[in-house]
Parts: sequence; C-alpha cells; structure tokens
Amino acid sequence: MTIRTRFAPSPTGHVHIGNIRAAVYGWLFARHEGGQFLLRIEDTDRERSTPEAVRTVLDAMEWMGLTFDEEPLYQSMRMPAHLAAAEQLLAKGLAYREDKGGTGKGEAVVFRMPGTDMAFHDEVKGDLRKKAEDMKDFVIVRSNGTPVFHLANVVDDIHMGITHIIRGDDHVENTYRHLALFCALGAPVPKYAHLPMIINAQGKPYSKRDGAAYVGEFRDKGYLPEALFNYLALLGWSPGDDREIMSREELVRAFTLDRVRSAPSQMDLKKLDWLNGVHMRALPRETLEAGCRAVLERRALWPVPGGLDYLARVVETMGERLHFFTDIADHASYFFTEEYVFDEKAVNKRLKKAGAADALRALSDRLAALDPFNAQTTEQALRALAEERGEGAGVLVHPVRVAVSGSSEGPSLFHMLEVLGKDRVLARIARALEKFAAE
RNA sequence: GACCCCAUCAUCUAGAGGCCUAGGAUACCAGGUUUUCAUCCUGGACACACGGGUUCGAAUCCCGUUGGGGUCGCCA
Repeated sequence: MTIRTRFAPSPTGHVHIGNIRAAVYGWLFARHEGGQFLLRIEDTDRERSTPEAVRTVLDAMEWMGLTFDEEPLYQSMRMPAHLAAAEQLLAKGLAYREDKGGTGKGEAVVFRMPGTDMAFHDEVKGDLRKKAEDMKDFVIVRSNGTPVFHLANVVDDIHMGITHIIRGDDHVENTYRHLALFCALGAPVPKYAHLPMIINAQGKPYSKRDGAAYVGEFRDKGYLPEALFNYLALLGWSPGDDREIMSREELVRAFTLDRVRSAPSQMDLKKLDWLNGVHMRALPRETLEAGCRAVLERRALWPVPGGLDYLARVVETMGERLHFFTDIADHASYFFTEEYVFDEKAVNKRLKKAGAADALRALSDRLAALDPFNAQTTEQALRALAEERGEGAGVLVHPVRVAVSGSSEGPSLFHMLEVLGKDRVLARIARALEKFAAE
C-alpha cells in the first residue's frame, strides 16, 4: 500500500508557522516513504475562505517547496458527500437526530460513540487510550443542514485514501471521534502522528506577538525557504546524529516519524538567523544576486547605473556579510544611493574627531591623483600617506569609511572604494567634510 | 474541575540500564584572524525538575510530587 499524507489547512489569510511545520513533516514523511503528499483546502467557512486566502496557502506551499501530487481538493465542493455519509450512518443506526437546542431551527444529526474504551498507537506519542465514559456523542450535521468539521474531515480523508494523518497535537482528543467515524463508515483506519506545538517563551502557543508567526512574514523578512525548511525540520525532530545543516534531499533521506520528539519546542529566531546565513553563503552567485536585486527593487534602490555588473561587484564585495537578501538594502544601501544614512556614533567617533578633517583632506588629494583607481592603488596611497604622516593606517581608514558609507562597519575598505569609484568617493569625502568636520 | 499529554544546558537537541566525569548546535563570554564589521579558528561558562523505588548499576524502567501544555462547541 502506498503511503498518502495530506495537509489540510483552512484558508484564513495566513499560514501559521506551526501549520507549515506540520506540512513539512507530512511532506518529508511522504517523500521519504516514496508516497504521496496531498493538499486539501478546508474552505467550508465561507466568510473567511476568500480566493485570496486560498492563494496565500498555495503561495506558502510553493515558496516552501512543498509540492503536492494531485490537484488540491476543495472541501466546500464535497458537502453532498458529507451529507450522504451522515445519511448512511443514520440508516445504519450509528447516528440519530436530536434537537440539542442549537442555533438552527430543527434537529441536528448526532453520531453515537461506540460506548467502549478506545486506544490507538500514535506514531510519535506512543499508545494512547481513553475510557468510554470520557467520550460523548457529538454533532456531525448541524440543524441548519451543514456538516461539522469532524464528519467532513473523516469523509474526505477516506475519499482521498489518506493512510497517515500528521497534524498538531491539539487534535489528539479528536482522534477518538475520528477513529470511531472511520469504523462506522466501514473504512480502514489511518495511522496518526500528532506533532507537539511550537510554543513561545511562556510556554503558550507561538503567535504573532512572539515575532514572525506566519510564513509570509518570514518570506518578507528575507529568510530563505531552504533555511526555514531546514530549521523547522529540526524543531522537534533530529536525524539522530550531529547534523544540523541539511538540504531538502538530506532531510528526506533521514526523516522518520519515530524520531519526532513528543515535547513542545520553542522557536529560537537567533538560530534561524544563523542558519539563514549558512544557507545564504551556500547560494549560487546568480541566485544571490537575483534575490538582492528583488529587495533593491522593492526598496526603490534599483535600477542603478552599471546595472547587473555593478550589482555583481557589490555582492562580491559584501560576501559573507549578507545574512539576508534584505541586508543588501539594510547594510549596503550606500552602494546604491547618495542618500545613505550616517550612523551618529560613527560620525562622532571618526569624523568629528580632532585631526579627522585634516587627514581626510590629505587623503582626498592623494586619491584624486590616482589613475587606475582600484583596491590596490587606493591601499598603496593610503598606507604611503599614513607613513608620511607618521600615523597608523587606522587614522585614515576609519574616517574615510564613515565618510563614504556612513557606517563604521562593512566590507574591506579598499574594495569598497574601488566599487564606488573615484568620482563618488571624492564627492562623498568632500560632502562629509562640509557636513561634519567643522574643524 | 475532569480527561489526556509533556519534562536533559538560556534555546534546539543526542541519549532507548553500564560507552555519560551527559555529546552537538545556536546564543553568551574570552582569545586569535580581519587595522572595521562579517566569516573562520580556539577556549570557557551552562542541563538530566524534585522525591521515592527497581537494579550490582538509572538521564534512561516504575510510582508519586511539582511545573507546563492540550481538550472538554450545532469552531476548525
């Protein structure tokens, strides 16, 4: 029997990180087993289930690389099947009609629990059981004639031939109901794997208040899907050895449900950041450049004279300083605009200091005389000048860096000067002199 | 409250009775490399919630306590 798993989100306009992790685990499991991974949109809540909300789910899946093997099933289209199942249960005497005083006018259809103790083996939590007296009959069709989640869910899982249900452990208590429904409908029961929640520092379910909580936010903040994927895979699961940095393929090869932890885990955004840097550094040049360009476009820092070649040189110079695509705008905007911001502390320390203006003027003259203006020649000129003045190179290096980039951090100064080019460098030094060095 | 689940460094985790004076990673601290920053390298501090058992031997098994979480809808 080939394994089939599914991700069954209800489209609410955003995809929670905990949900996408469930999808990641389902996908990983299906791929590892050579099975299928399916998508079912639980869009029965017509208020919230707008086409845009559905689009958000699809986008998140695509961005994360969670490919599914069949066309998505839209639960709203399946209402007749759900109702038919209820009729069948009614006919078999496994359900009954009753007015439980609900919202609707008439009677609801209530499913009769078997009245026996129940047990099942959860792939991550182990053996779980529940006593008959702790389980009550429950409504499967509302008095207004619409099917309830439990019914729809089970009927659709049967229809889709789902063999393994991988979902959040807030569903464990529902499992007994679902199991009973599978049996009542004469279908083979699937296996279940309940994943622990992702929690915040307070032990509560991780939410928007705790930082980025939705897939789209991570994307917008510049995280790489492969980094988030890698991170999420390791949040609650481990390969059993010391590997941490893993590609999608390695994860597929290593993933098994029995290595999923059953205790909840907390997001560590710092670790995600680190992992993002790791994946960033492993990216092919063209991908890196394309990602940076997209950010620049979004921040209105693109296009720029020199175009793609220029961008390539900036990216090359920034090197492993880019932990996020957004860093190209957050930490290297001075390559793309004259409107770069001056860091106040850096200005005070390096430009408003006694002697800084004098040093800058002297250096500016030397730089102006350079014919090939590149990393080598600028470095030579600077060092020669420093020696003549009987000072360390730092006395010159720091002020220029701040004058030219506004910041005291950044790539190798001389490569930066080369990329910026003589004209811009001289103009920036002059402007900085005017602006800050009122010596 | 009832029922269920969970419990190793700050965080993610390895650990399925002796290999554990508990390993790795992030974060943190200290040094080195880089006259900056980042990367990288080296070192450091940091944990088996508690109490009882079982056993020659327990982070690992059992019971209890404590702490946390989930579920108790004609929501999904």
